[in-house]
Amino acid sequence: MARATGCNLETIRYYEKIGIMPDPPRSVKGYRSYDDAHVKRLNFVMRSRDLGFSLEEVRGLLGLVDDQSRTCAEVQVIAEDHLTDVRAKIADLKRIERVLSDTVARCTGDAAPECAVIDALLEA
Amino acid sequence: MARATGCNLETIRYYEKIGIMPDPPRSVKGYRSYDDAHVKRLNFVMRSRDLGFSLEEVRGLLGLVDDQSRTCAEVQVIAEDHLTDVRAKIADLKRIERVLSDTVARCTGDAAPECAVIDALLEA
DNA sequence: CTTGAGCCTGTATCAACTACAGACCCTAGA
DNA sequence: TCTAGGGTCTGTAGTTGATACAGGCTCAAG
Repeated sequence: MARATGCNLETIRYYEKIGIMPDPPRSVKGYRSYDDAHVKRLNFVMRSRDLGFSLEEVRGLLGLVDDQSRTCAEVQVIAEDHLTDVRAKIADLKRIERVLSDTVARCTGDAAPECAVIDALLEA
Repeated sequence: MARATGCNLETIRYYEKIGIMPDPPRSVKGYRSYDDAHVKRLNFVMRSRDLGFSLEEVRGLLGLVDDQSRTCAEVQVIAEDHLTDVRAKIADLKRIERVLSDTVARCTGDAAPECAVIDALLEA
């Protein structure tokens, strides 16, 4: 399944341990054997993670997927909360980007000990 | 010093343990006593962290601050590397924001089990 | 004299993995 | 048949940047 999905082997076993993935059936010698349902579920997890959902959020989403009586509204709440987080992170990084690029732009980049970056970090 | 800087007490001691902050002199009873130089250094660390520098990067910057023969060029390299990281993170989050907001926009938000977000996560 | 606050050390916890160690097992080639 | 190499198994420790205790000492105010 690691090969099929591109997911790290250890990560799959980690997901199993924390209950994100179900315990798969085992061969006589104890080897895990996965089927299409497992692969599908892992892909769901990977796509969710790729969109920045935390494992707890993924757990919530999986619970809704498994539950036939789930509603679109329930999913929407999780997704919108996450979207809010993402937007806050972007705003924060943009602030950092602005400060940092402004400061670096004032660097001479030469062999002198005076440096705009150091000055900025030293001053309030 | 925690009050003076707004830094968490445990965090200051953590910085001391990992060598970011120097071991301060102690009173007879073992209480740490800090002076202006400590406060200044901690402020430097806090501002660096606020700009998203990792503690290892902060360590590097502090090394350069302490070193009289440091050059602007050396600092510039660290800052520009970090700026590249920050820009990459912004780009990544923007991609996520786009996908997520497009998908959430297709949510009906009603009590039906059909959900655009789940569909998007289930499909390749 | 007590009560509450502050400081001390040291260890455990968090997320989300990753990286081993040490033991099996299985297949292909000599 | 033997062996070399890869794969799998379990279980534990490490990563980053803190934060949260537990259990004990000290100190100032009332």
